[in-house]
Amino acid sequence: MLEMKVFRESPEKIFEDLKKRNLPKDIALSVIDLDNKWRKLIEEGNRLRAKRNTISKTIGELKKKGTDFSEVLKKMTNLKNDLVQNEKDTEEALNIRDSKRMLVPNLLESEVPIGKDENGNVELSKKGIINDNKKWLSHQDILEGINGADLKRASKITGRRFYFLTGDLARLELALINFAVEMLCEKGYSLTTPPFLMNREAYEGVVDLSDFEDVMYKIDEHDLYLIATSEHPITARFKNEIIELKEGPLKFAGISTNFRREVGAHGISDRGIWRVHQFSKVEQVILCKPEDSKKMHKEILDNATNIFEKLEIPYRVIDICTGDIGTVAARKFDIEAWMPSTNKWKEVVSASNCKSYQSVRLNMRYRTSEGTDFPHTLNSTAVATTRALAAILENNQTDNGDVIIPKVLRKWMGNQEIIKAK
RNA sequence: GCCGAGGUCGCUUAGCCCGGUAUAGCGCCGGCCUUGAAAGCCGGUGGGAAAUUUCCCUCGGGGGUUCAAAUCCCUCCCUCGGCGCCA
Repeated sequence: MLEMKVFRESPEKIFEDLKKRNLPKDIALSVIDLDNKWRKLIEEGNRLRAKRNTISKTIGELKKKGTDFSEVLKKMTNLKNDLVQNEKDTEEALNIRDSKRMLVPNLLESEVPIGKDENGNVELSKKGIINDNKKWLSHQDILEGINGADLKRASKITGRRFYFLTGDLARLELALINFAVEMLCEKGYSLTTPPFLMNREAYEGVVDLSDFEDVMYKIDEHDLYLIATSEHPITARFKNEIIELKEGPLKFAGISTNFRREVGAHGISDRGIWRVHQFSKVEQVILCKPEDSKKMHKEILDNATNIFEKLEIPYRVIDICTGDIGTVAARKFDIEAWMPSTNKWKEVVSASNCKSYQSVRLNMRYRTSEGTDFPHTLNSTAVATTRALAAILENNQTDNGDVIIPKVLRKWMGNQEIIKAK
């Protein structure tokens, strides 16, 4: 959510942005309107409380002297009724203001390409050799061939879009995690295993409200949600705190299993393990001063591209446009891996700079020489295992359906070089 | 899960029994002093609204009693110790 400062001091910035996103400016206008209403009520309430406090003090003094104070006490009755009403109105006004405020999306970086939908996204770079003169098997066919996953029985005991990873492929998943973790730890990221469940209040600080309907699984009797990414608990970790950034940005490598409902997601290319309800992921999370966030955004994107380069998977970097970027990010880059069976680039990484949008909602600040300010939060996939595995299976397949293990992963596979088809 | 002790400003802490402006130290910021620094001394160090000086809120969260609640009562959350259960 945006700071009230922006609504009060430079609302034109918000209007311009909403225009870029093709959204009406009514929501922002209603926030400004409700804010004025709230401020009037606060002022009124303060006046009433000031009066109450003086009367109360007088009573204390009269009582001490032993003088009768029943006259003064009478004044209090009406005052208290007014105050109760005022407090109710004030709370309601603030709630409505902030529920509207949460609907106003983040301010975009000026470089974000203008576009209606994902067709407006811009390719920034491309790496790797693409060979389309051979017959490529799909990752789901290879999975079957190498006995890498058991989707059928997973659906029997849990449901659609769940899986058992088995044998060498399960081991390859751990290798991917180890590879990404080692790389990030060497760069000073602090490895963090978060809770996999979060309560509603904390969760509201880090996601778009519609995610509660479409993305998160809820544990009903406990006010808990299964996390959709370790970014959520790691960012929310410092809710209502003043963090110390004097020694530079806080860098975390989060590792977790992630749970997603994927409501409304369909498509033939989503078969296999591409789009699933549960997957492991190593995530990068940064908390930094505003002046550092652009540099850090580049760093986490570079880390992610570095991983795919070392895995020798062809990829390209996409600059997400205004129509596709969503509510929270101010700038977002995706990395798409080449999937030869379908001749398509498909998303494997998303790297976002959320600026202060999350920290405002979380009431997380850092100390400056003048006081406190809201830090910027950034997040990026390092490696989401199921998608990276699918990309490896397709790109590293041999003519008879074996899979060559990427060189950088072999040390975690007992130096095994290949996964043989059965 | 049960019993006991706790939760006070960035950190530590007094105040709670017995209701009436939240105490002190550390840290941090600024100033004096200094060639520079440390020490020392002085001032400032939670949030909001209004504008130069004031008002309001803030003692884990919520509710109640009261003219008045950090303080009394209820309730929930969390931490520590003990017991129980347990990978």
